[in-house]
Amino acid sequence: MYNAHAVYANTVIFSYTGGSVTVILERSAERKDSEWGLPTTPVSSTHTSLSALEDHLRTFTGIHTGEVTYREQLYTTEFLVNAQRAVCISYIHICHETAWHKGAGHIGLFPLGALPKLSQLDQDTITYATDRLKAKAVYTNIVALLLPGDFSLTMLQDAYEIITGRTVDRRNFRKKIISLDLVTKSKRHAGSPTNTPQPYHAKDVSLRILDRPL
Amino acid sequence: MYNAHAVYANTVIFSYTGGSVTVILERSAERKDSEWGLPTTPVSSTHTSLSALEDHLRTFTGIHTGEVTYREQLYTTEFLVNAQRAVCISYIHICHETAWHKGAGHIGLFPLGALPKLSQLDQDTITYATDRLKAKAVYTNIVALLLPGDFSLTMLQDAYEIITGRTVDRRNFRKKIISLDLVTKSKRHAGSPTNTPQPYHAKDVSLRILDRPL
DNA sequence: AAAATAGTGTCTGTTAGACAATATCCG
DNA sequence: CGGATATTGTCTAACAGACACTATTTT
Repeated sequence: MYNAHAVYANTVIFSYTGGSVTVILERSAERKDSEWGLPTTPVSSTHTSLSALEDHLRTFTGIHTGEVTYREQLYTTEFLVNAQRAVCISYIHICHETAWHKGAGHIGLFPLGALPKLSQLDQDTITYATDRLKAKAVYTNIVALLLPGDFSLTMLQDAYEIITGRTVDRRNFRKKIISLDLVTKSKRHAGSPTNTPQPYHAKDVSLRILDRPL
Repeated sequence: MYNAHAVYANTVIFSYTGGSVTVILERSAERKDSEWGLPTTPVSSTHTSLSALEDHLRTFTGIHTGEVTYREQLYTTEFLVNAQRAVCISYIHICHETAWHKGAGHIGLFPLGALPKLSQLDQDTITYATDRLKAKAVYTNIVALLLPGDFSLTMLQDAYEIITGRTVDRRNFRKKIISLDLVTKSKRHAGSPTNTPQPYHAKDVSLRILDRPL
């Protein structure tokens, strides 16, 4: 076939762990220019890029679909691999922080500010994904989707500030979050002291466009 | 090659003509389910999707790159054609209104509200592209990129209202356009009457994210 | 003279953003 | 009692949005 291309899929998986926005990377022996890289899979003719990626994430990285709170297609790049034309369809995944990162040694969890050496392509993909995340942090509820099920408003604000690079006033931030109806109070654990943060959970299960920006 | 796919590129070309937002479509004998469709080209192994698309637009639709004021990748879809896996990389183009639409009979210019029967895929692509355009109309200068070189603020507002579906107050709209520094006064034609609209042109040549939404 | 088009300013309600003090718990 | 954490309200400036009239030209 005169215009045959190899097809790959990869993804930038964001989560929020230990006070940082993190990306999941895979260690791969095949890579020559870098030890780590984005989770990537070839897309065979019997799969779509999404199903191939889901399979890969499940078996290789141990992420179940249920932990994914948001996903979108990012960009498709074209390049040469062994003098053969290829395309790579890239995605973003947003995950709750969960247990998967305690998994095998071939995956790693890296804060955005401390990424290892990566191929130029992976680097660009992460930069682009981060820009999108940053933009969406302002006019959607995406930050709430990144945090674990229960979180304090302070955590939410920290994540927001890290992602957007701005710092905002505590009171104004809380006022806005409440007025936009982004969160619901969770039950405090019985007998927990008053100066323990009030836990909240995201009101929405999926992405929501806000009436006004954060 | 076990994961070989055919690759195509297509695009939704927006312009603003005769008071409507329009899309350029091609007439094609190959299509079975519809007479018209988005400009589409196969991507051979010697081209990228973009260069293939540029070639196609130049030779088939008569659009020079200089008339394109904005372009972005939209989405990549995967589907079957003759039991063969294929992917299609879709783009948006934003063009000034120009002379190309007076061209050959195999292309047509259709207002968004009066599209002909299309394949489901093309229909979905246009819907998605329109949503993007609508969103960008509010927080970027994209509407100004759609209009011809010189335009009146009334034209700008008309285009904005058609794209977003809102209607806004004339004075408030003008105030905002001026305060956001989106336009510059063009010279009036000598001897044109006073109740002729003051012509403006877009201050920016390319997409700009606005400080605040329109 | 009537109709069409272009252009312009004020006022009010709401939101954004700056700002400081108090209560509880733990050691 | 001192230190750390969590929570809460007011005031001001800026922006969003509602609103009506005048000048010019054409028929």
